[in-house]
Amino acid sequence: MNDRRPTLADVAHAAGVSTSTASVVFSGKVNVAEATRERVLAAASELGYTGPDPRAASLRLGRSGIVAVVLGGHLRHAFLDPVTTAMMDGLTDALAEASAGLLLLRDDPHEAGAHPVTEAPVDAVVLIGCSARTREALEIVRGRGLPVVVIEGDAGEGIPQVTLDNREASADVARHVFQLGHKHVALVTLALDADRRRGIVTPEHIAAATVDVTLDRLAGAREVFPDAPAISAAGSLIDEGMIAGRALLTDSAHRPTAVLAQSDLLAVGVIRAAEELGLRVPEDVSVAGFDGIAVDGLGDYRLTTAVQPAVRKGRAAGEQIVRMLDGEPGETVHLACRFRAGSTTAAPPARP
Amino acid sequence: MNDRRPTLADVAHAAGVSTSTASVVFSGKVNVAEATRERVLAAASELGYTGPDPRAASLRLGRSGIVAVVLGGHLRHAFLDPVTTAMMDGLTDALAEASAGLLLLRDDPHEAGAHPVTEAPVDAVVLIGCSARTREALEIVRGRGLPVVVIEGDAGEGIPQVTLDNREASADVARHVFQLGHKHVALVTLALDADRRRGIVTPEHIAAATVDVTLDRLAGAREVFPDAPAISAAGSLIDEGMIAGRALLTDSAHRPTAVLAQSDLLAVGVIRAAEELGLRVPEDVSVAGFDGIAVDGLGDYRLTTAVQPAVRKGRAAGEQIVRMLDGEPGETVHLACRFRAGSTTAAPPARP
DNA sequence: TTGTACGCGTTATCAC
DNA sequence: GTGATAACGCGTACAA
Repeated sequence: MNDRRPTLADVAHAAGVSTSTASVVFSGKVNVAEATRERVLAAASELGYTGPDPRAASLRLGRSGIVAVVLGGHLRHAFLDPVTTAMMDGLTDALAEASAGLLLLRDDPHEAGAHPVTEAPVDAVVLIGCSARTREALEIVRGRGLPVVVIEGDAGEGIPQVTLDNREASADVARHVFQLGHKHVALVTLALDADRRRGIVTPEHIAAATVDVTLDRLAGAREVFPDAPAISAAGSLIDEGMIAGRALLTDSAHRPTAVLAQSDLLAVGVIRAAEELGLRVPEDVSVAGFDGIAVDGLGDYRLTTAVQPAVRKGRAAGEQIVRMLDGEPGETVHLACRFRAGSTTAAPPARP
Repeated sequence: MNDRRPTLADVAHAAGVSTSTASVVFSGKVNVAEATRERVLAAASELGYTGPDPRAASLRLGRSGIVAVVLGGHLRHAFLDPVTTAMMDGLTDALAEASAGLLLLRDDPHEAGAHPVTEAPVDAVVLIGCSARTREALEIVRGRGLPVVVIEGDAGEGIPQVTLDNREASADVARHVFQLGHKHVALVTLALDADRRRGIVTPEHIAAATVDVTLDRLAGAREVFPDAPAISAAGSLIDEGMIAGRALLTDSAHRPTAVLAQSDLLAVGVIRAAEELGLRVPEDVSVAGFDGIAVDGLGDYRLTTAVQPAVRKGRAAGEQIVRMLDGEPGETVHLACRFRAGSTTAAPPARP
């Protein structure tokens, strides 16, 4: 008894038909006489043949039914971010229509060797964010001639992207706070680069930064508050927001009257830090976020924020991928955030 | 100019070498004269050849470098669950050593057509949970002869599994509450089946239930409190816990003195519901959870719970996959939870 | 060190 | 409705 798995040819042989006929029985694309069909199926189950080998099929067909998603950094990081998961959700929805699976690839800047996207049998690629390493992935993918969509990253020259009006939306939030009368405002930014270091953001840091989202939101806020100090967090986490919040709010002499955080999770952390220090939000300090996600544990607050269409972002990317797989050209999609005033911002406290 | 992508043969031809030589240049498995090497590489970049086609390579090599993870239900659901994300994290860590990518497949019970795992070019499969549909996936995977590991599901006959002592751990929690003096206890369960319906759990529901985790934790609690009423939630969410909590705690005449929830998120929801009703935790009502995750927004509470090794669960599964890909037999791994007493349980209030 | 020849398992095309 | 044939693009004994 042979130990290797049965192939279509084995089945065809056992059923006394040609391999092409057997193939057609499984693909169902051409009519087959009912009798032959059953003979083939019987032979298949006899031999334990469970259908065409996807590897061979994908070589023959030129497609594997798999779309890669390249995420920066550790997957844990990515999945802890509600915006990312919402986006993935929209993406899978859109791709489900092409019945494509989603291959998760991490984009570790500290990893040696070939980029994983080089060796993955995928039909298309979605790049999220755009670190230097992501740009490298983009080159590889383009070289392979695969359809690609970049979500929130500067891809350049004719590559379909899904963009968000980060700068404008961030400016909207800042303007709201400005109109409430705040002069003394501090910013909490997302990571500036793949190293994700915490600390005060200097012009040098900005020059060396690689994360466009962070830079755009920062630029938007500084349209309104050009001199606002900024402190960067290591990631979009409540804990990171608390660390930044403590750093900003502890010293009562230099305490800002408002803090603009680049994500809702960071904003919640800042609020926690404020509460910890006995400050009331928004009476003593106003806090605004970005994203418009539903944050667990926010209590009665309703965050002032820019609501971004996270699910639609993923869905839009998926739709472009599907289009390109159908041979049509991909298009860049611009999505807009919507400002939402909440209960965490108010006029600054009267100072003596 | 030909429009189709260049192949290894084209490169070899342009470089004036045989395809095997060219192949070896890219795989690097055999020594090649430096001069030839450079000629081949030059020809490759000339033609825009970016390396072997992964589809062809995977057919030839018999492996694709992809491991499938089959998740029940919607991905959004899965990634909202901190236990799942932690597990995925451990899984990716373990699989990174085999430099395998992770293919996300959803296991939609309401979806028609062939199970996605039938057509995916993967080397191994990880099944999470075990609905009826998952069992179907298991059959397919076994038929294809792929290595498979089942996480927290009843796989039966010689299939490597990663299991948790759900029943014992649940009983531990219940025992703790029992020893505090509680007699009147209610349970909040996870979903019983793929339909995820909310409501009072009847013996009929239990008989028709398909989610082993839910049943095991339920059974554990009822070892200690055989008559405890149970109410099922539609998922492991704070909101679901609130809904269940309101249902259990609103009627002061039949209010339990303790609520055992099958997940920490549910427990937090129950606590929220209690606070909403003006009840103090643990003075008026004790609440315990399951999982031992860090819940955002829990405030000063420290949840009484069973801490499960979520990351290790994923890591263990990944390690077994790696073993099996190396040709060794996979083994079942049993993991244990650790009881953790917190500040959300105390002796029941004295009743008049 | 390099080249020849074959097979991996399938499917599309065309005849019959 | 069915069958012969030719790719799909690559890796690897084996021979030179």
